Amino acid sequence: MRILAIEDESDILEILRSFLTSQGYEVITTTSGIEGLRQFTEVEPDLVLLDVILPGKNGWEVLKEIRRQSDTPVIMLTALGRVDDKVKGLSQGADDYIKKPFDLEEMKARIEAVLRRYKTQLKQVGLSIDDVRKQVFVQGETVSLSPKEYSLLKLLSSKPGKVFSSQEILAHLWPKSTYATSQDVQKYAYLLRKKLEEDPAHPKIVLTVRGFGYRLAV
Amino acid sequence: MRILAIEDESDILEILRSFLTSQGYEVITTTSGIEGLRQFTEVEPDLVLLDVILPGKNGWEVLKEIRRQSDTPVIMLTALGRVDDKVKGLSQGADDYIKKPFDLEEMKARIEAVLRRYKTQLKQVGLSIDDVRKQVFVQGETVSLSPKEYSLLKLLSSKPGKVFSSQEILAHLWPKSTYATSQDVQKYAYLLRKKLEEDPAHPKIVLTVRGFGYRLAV
DNA sequence: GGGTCTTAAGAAAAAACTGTGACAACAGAT
DNA sequence: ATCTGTTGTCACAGTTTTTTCTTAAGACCC
Repeated sequence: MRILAIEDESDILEILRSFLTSQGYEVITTTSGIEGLRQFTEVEPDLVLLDVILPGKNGWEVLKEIRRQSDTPVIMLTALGRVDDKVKGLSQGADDYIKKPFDLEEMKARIEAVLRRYKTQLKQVGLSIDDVRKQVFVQGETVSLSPKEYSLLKLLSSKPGKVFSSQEILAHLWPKSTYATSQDVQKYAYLLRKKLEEDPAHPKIVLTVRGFGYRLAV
Repeated sequence: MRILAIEDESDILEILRSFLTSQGYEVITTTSGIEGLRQFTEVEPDLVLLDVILPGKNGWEVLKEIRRQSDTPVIMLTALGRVDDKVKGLSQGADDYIKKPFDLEEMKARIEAVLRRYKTQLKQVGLSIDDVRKQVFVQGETVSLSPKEYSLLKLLSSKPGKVFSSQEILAHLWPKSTYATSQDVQKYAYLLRKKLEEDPAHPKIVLTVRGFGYRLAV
């Protein structure tokens, strides 16, 4: 497990490095946002620890940029009491946040929790998604999906098990035009199944919840 | 989850609002006791945060009035050190109390604790509802419900024990059309029982309150 | 007994979903 | 620039499920 820590105060960075290394993680550290993004694409970490306050590009911008590329889990490091940070972070796609000064045991627990959440879910149906390469594997076999198919799968897998209503799906897959209907959603569910399922008539991955929407098996 | 906050200092009210909203609660705020009581009956919150010191009607009077109507959980907000307040509050039916100035994390924990206590009631009848997955379990067994059946159960379970009149149920299940009658409510109560109850003839979960409506067992 | 509620069955209508096909728009290759 | 295969959109037939509307017999409580 590789962790990228982006944090401008070098003593904190040192604490992080030594602690995480002792926990058996491979740690890459950097003190600036821009450098952090470069590192991110280069080392493809399994998790990012990201300080909100950074010189150059601040944490939010970095987070946004990371989210454009992948859904690698990100934990924000934020100053005490800034309630807004939590809101902002979670709404922008952070997976968790930790207040400074941090308790290392708590940090350990949160890191493990986030990684666990991220890993286990999809494994169970033999599905894995490489967001950087935009490739999807079912039982190890590569499946090639069209952009819309891919984003549907990505949406469903962002919260495996959660039922997404047609409305939610429409909003994500057709953000601009208002002319797409639930028919289109149905069609893409159908297309996804044709490509992912062993027996599309009895889906095991993309499940229908009649009257509510679709969800991924967990 | 809807929280009603009654507190006369508007900056504190703002902090409460932004924090609770960030935690995913729907927040209604008001600065006077009388207005608070009006809101209480109107919005039927799941929890009330109630300041002791209020203009007009003080917190104790408001609490007493609330208790006359329902057992919705109430957390009192009290000035530091007033030990008496704690005694008084708990004896008058408050569920918890928090000293000002408050630590938001502590508040979060107490709110969750109180709600959890209030919620566990469902567990006692072996019923659990996973709203994210739209799945319902009775004694651990999955039960599949139609949308209308589901929303009826959801409504009843939103306030276990509370009697919902046919009118209320109609308003929730058939928000648009005015053509549904109490017959339809009866039918869905019947359908729910058929799916949830071990012995539908002697319901243990969905109870009839003759002349008033239906309620969930607690 | 009279009013209210439960249980039951069934039919018609509406809604939701599946599975296909047609065609235009688009992108990459020649 | 044209060809070609892919993708997105629209449309539709056929199923299944759900909802609505009916009717009616029997239970229950005051």
